[in-house]
Amino acid sequence: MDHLKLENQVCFPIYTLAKEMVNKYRSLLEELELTYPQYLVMLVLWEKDEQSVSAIGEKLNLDSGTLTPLLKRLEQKEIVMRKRSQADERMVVISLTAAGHQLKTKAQNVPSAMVDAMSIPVAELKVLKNSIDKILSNL
Amino acid sequence: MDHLKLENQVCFPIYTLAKEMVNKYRSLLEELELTYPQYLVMLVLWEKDEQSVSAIGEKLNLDSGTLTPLLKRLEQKEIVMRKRSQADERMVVISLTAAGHQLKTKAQNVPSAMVDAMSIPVAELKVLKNSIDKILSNL
DNA sequence: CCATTATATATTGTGCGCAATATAATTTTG
DNA sequence: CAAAATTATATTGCGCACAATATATAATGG
Repeated sequence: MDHLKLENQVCFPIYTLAKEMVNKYRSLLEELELTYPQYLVMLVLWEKDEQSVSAIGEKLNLDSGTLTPLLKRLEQKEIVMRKRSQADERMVVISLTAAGHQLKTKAQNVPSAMVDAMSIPVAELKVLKNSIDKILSNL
Repeated sequence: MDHLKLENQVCFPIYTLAKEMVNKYRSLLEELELTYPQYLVMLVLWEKDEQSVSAIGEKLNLDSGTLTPLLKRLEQKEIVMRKRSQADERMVVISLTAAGHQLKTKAQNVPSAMVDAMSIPVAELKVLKNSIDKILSNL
């Protein structure tokens, strides 16, 4: 078997799926005026308000080079605020505005819409997630 | 269950895995001086030389906005050539240079190195690929 | 045959994603 | 306590990825 054939690649479908997912999210998140990475940041903040850039970055595996400009865009949309921590002036604490909190209501149906779009049995989805988590812990 | 919790997201692990894979490829492809998307284009050309931009794009699900500058970078590395088709002046035919052909030899061990890095049984990998293909056909 | 439509690639603009580096604040150490 | 090391964020630069648009060529239809 030719391991350099595209159809024999394992990573290509994963790469493609990730892109297609983000594309699907583009339409689902259009109403919220959020990109997928921005949506992920909002998920983190909806779970726990007031987190440092690095805390958000650890949860999403994103560095300041990605987050700083992204957070500034969320600030411009007036759904988050950025403020230097009093206790440690190096840190910037990100918090939700009222509009940022309210956006969560509008986001409620996004996850189910996405699972619907994938139209794959929940059981199979769990197996999939398991394998992915395993690979992730190895990489 | 709170569907907006990060840990309950299905797509986040896929998004993360795709990124980690590309990161892993970065080190594997360092010697070849290729990025992962560039490597994918080379896979397509190694399978069949002389293809139009759109033919490559269809196989990789990439449009000219992505491919045109990428192919120009491969041209600058002198591993591919870009030439307008005689038969149809709208098309640009991409072909491998001698160096581009030779690069295939150096790439031989990349796929196995990647599978090794993921360290997951081949059987499980096949199940994974199956599920992903199913989701992709739905999306 | 010429106007219309379709097709192929290129260009522009925006937003990641990450490496490398810079800057500033804090902590550690001698 | 002051110098050195660490930490947190910001900046710069590059390469995708994709929407929207532009441009040039080809195909089609009256």
